[in-house]
Amino acid sequence: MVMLNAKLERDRVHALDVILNAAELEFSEKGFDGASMKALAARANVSQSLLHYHFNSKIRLYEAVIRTRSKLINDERLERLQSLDLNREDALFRIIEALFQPALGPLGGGRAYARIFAGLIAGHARDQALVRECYDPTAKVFVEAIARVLGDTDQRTAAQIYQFSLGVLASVLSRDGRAERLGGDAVLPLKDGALLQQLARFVVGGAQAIRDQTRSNGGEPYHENNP
Amino acid sequence: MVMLNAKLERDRVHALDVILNAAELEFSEKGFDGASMKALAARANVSQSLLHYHFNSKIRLYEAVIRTRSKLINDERLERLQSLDLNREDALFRIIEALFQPALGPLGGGRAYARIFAGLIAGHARDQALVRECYDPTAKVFVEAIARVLGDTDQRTAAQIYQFSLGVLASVLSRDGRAERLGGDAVLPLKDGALLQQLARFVVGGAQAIRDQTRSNGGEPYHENNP
DNA sequence: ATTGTTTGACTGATCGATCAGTCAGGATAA
DNA sequence: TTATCCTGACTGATCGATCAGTCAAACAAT
Repeated sequence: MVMLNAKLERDRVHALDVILNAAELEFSEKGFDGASMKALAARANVSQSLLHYHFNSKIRLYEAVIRTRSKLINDERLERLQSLDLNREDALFRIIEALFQPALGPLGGGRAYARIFAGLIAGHARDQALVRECYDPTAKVFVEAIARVLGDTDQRTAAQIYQFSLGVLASVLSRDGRAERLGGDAVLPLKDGALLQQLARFVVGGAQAIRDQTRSNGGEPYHENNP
Repeated sequence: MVMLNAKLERDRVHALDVILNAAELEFSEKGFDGASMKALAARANVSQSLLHYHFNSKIRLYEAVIRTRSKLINDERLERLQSLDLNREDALFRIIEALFQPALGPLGGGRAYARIFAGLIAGHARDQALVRECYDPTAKVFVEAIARVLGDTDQRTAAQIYQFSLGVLASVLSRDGRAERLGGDAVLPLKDGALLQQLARFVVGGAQAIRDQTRSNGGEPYHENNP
């Protein structure tokens, strides 16, 4: 009975996974409105009706895709963050690594989820509630960690640094070879590992620059004078 | 005769502008696929047929919106860049200001174009040719300027810094109050001027961090060792 | 000045295609 | 049987696009 339920459950989950994976690909290439239920079904090799049977509506399927992938990513983010020693000198670098690595690695779903993620950055009304649900809790933990390791930095500044960081991540996740195109003739793309280092270095440098400016202004950070 | 032609021309241009402005709003809120020709027409207070009369197809109207706005932004970017003294110590900061200010200011079309711009970052296939046409030429000029002021930095690294910078910009352009939400209770949003300073500071700090790392590795920049 | 002609901006009606979603019922396993 | 998974056939709504035709202004001929 336990075995049988387990097998049943495994099959069911597998069928759902086929749909979710196909939907992730299709949504990433066409966007929510551009992807049709017919195309979604064809990509998963199931009938269109089955999508409605399992997910009730197109928007619910879309939400399921994002919930599933974001949970994988954010769970690993939190796990990596918790295993860090925030007192180390390179703590901020490690935090950014913990934030970026799960999205860049296999858990991030490769190019498939990347475009969806970048689309969420655009902040359309349809996605706002979903972002609040799936990303805000983890985001708050990271904002607090950033605020801690930056010393006397307030939450607002840390939140801004976090927002900037996600923008940098998005610019790379959905890369279409633009950096290589702009870089001149025949530049080779970076390996993913090297790219992560480059990304984290950039964010840490930026964060420290903001922190330093904040400090030198004595707690009233944001005047309009030039540096 | 000259007067009559002038008036006629002015009216025609005005009609097109009404459509373009309405389309910019609708596309920014709903995306390309989410915006219907019917809704576009209703927003411009013209018939749906008129959109096809002037622009032939939905995609051509979309392209016209992006061409129009991107030209305004990029022309001012280049103008600001050309008026800079790249030998000043804060040249990089000024370059980033020249890159960001036109997109943040009134020429940027406010929130309307911002979402469209952020959507372009997502890099869907539909937009790639358009981005190449409308943004790549200006981008190359800025990449070269960045490479110059960073000293011995190669084009590839400069292109990467440029790409990161655009990501940071996009994360802020389409802001929906997320930074304020994550920052804790009742944080006030920054004034636009202060936001620009914060943005530029972040990017400059990140760029210098990458440049310094590149230098210390002696021209073979991208190993996978941690700093 | 008063005609007739031409042009360009614009619209309502309507097209076939495609959309998301529904439903009755077949298939399969317990 | 009963419950769950799954499909084909179908619907009304909406999609982008096309078309014939209206209307006012510009032009040309008288």
